[in-house]
Amino acid sequence: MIENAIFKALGDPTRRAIFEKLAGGAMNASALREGMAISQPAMSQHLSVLREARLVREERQGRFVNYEVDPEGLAHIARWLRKYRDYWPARVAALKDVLEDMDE
Amino acid sequence: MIENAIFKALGDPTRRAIFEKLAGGAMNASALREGMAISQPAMSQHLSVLREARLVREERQGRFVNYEVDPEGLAHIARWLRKYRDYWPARVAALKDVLEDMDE
DNA sequence: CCAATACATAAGCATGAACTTATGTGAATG
DNA sequence: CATTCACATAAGTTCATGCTTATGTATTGG
Repeated sequence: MIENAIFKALGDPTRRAIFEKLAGGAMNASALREGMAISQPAMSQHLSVLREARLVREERQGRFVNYEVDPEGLAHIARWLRKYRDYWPARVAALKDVLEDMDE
Repeated sequence: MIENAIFKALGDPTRRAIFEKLAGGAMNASALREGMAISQPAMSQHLSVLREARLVREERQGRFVNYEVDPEGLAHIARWLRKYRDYWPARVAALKDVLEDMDE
């Protein structure tokens, strides 16, 4: 049940901050730490949680590990959200039709 | 930071099941328990968490309390998701334009 | 009113999650 | 090829979370 991993991962404000930072552009773990008052192991653990939720993916580049947003996690949230489109407020109702076209 | 409450609330599978059940139609806490192997206090506590996340809202009706999906929580998720639309997979890309029309 | 019903709250306990310090691993650099 | 650098993993601690049993509160029917 990937939704569990996804929502749990996003339930932590530090991890959401990390994710948001990565959404601004891929970077390695050290760069992510800059200005974030977080220890190196803590960052590594957070990235591990985000990776298992498929919100983030890694790519080793020499002795750096580059992290970037993984669309898979976001797609899962979109699919979960779609299930409850009947309850979306009117302002967002226009989304309905488009969401219905989403295959898979 | 309501996102914290929302994602934490959805990080529990029992609460997602409760939410899904309510999405099928409003009902009271006793009706929600049916077929769910969950104690009455546990249900009450879960509903409290969902309510504080604005995923669910209540309305007292006599000695029953009717629960229903609160669109506010879902709207928050949609707004959060919109921030990362650049990373959505191509299949969902059509959503972009519509989401951009979402005011607020 | 008084008992029963529907639900909320309190308190305690067991597990999990997020941090810490310490150490391991894999790659480049001198 | 040994040291340094970037990161991961291990182990321990503290606090949060989800459950339990027990009790409180609001509403209604007899």
